[in-house]
Amino acid sequence: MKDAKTLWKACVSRALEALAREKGIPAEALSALPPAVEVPPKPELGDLGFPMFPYAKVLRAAPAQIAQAVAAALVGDPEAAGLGTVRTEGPYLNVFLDRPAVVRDVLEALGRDPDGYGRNESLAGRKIMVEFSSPNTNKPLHLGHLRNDALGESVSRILAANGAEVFKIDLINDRGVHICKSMLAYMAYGNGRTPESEGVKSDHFVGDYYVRFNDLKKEDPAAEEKAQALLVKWEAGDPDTLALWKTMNGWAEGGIRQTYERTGISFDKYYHESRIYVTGKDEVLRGLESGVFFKAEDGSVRVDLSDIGLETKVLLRKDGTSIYMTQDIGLAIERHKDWPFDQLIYVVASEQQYHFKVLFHILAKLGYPWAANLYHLSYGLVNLPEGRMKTREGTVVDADTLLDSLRELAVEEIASKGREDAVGDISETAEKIALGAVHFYLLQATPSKDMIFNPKESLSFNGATGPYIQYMGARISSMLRKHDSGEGNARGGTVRPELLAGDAEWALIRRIAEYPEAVAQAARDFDPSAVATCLYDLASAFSRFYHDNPVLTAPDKDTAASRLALAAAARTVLRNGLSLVCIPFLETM
RNA sequence: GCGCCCGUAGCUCAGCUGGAUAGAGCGACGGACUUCGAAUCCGUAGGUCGCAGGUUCGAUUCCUGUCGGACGCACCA
Repeated sequence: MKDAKTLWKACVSRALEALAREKGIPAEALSALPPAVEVPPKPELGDLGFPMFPYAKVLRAAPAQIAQAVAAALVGDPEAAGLGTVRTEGPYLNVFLDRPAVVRDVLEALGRDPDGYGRNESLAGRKIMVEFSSPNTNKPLHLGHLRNDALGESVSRILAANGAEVFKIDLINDRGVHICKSMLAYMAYGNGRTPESEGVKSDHFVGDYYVRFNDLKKEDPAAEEKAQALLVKWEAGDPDTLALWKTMNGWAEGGIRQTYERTGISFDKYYHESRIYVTGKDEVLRGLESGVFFKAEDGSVRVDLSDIGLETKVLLRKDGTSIYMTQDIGLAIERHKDWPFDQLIYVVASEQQYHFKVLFHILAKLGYPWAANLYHLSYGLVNLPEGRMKTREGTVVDADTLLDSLRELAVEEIASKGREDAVGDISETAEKIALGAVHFYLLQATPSKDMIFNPKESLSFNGATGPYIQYMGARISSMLRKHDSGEGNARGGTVRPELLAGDAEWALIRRIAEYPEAVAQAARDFDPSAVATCLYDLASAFSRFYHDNPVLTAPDKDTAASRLALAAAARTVLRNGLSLVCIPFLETM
């Protein structure tokens, strides 16, 4: 389709130039106006459309007249004649592609390299590091993390599908007052209990104590100060404090990693804040020497940000300790040494835009050439219909709990359809459906925008959902299984593209043909929704197609074989695409 | 106050670099299973694209202003 698009563009361009020459107008006048290709609003208007408005002034003619003249020229163009037919629609020049030819090309491309369909090499040789998730170790993952994780993992896979070499990293925030609060509450109420003794997932166990810190505050007004004091003890290396910290962090991180495994995300390297929080200090001191930073009257080291319209920013406290920004400066430099990336993408919520703006600017000021290739993939908050999730009010949607309830619903769904025997491992299948539901829900939206998560609605598996797409994949798989076991009429038939030229088939073929472009666009915009939307449209087109076109039961062998080939092609694209948006493909459900 | 993002059908969201009567899903209403699994399909109703200007042959899309909302503007992460 892409090829047809560019070919037609060239044909139209030639015809326009010829028209200009005829009128004695220099062809150069058109060079600033390359033909714009678009998709007509209705399929019966054609497959490609070229608006002729822009040429009215230069060619001194009405757009509709130009369209007619160009159409006439194209009829006589032998190259264009082989690509389809043209028709004018007022000021538009519309193209009807040669359907069998496109069908043949698409099926051939898929047959040649099924797994590679949709991949490209545009980012070949490029090393891209992606940081995402970056959890705190005082509580389990919640819905917001799921959006972050899904985005990070999906973008990583999409970039890899465009040829990039991707390195995924996770920064575990295992240090700070937040973890000290959990520790303090545990010291007060723990009594030696463990996740094992209580039968609670270990990160939830730690999170429960973080919540209980609120109780502690009521009992002990000095609780906040005690948490600060505990942090000081931690930094001083107090053995008892370190031991408890280690134990509780182990629980928290262990539980969090279980959730990663469950949701299918992974990392090439974990960084721990506790081990690197002092880095960056040397870098800042060096910047002070070279005059990039300055020492304020109170003794703190600061950076002047007036060149980007901001105030000054402290980088080292007057006591010489480092802050968040200092760490991130050091960390970026260290990471580039660890794995010399061409680009580093930080998947972090939009709340931190200021932070990254400043960080990138500082690194540029320090003279790191790669600073220009740092990118903050900023995503919006996930809110509830009632508003923002609040830990204090207990409205936070916990990731594990959400997945559990979705899985439970999927189990019920399987039972209500009497498919327990057909799906094999019910629990495993239900878990994959739950994942499909969550990931599609989170990735179909534009990353930068805040989104509302309606628990009730999101529990539906109907309509534009992950399970809908999975279902179409399962239905096609079912057909292919039947065919393999000898059922149906496709055996011995020949695949003939001209038998797939109907409107329903054509709509499906177009979606299949568009998929590679969606993968490319998703990489350009760091936006998986391009892929998610394409897959939904594809599944939907397949659903319409097979609803009124019998595949295996088509009376004629060749028709059955041809339709089956189309279905198999659709399945391949679904399989490839779903993996890019972290949705498990299901053979049966 | 300043910065940044967002305001499209009752709800949740699409709408690619400005282009042909603004699209989906959910919800509502009405249809389709002795036919490859109905987690499906088809139809109906529903929008002055927050508002006002501007640029353009043409603006949901670009610019300005304005109203409304979210998030930032720490020697917290």
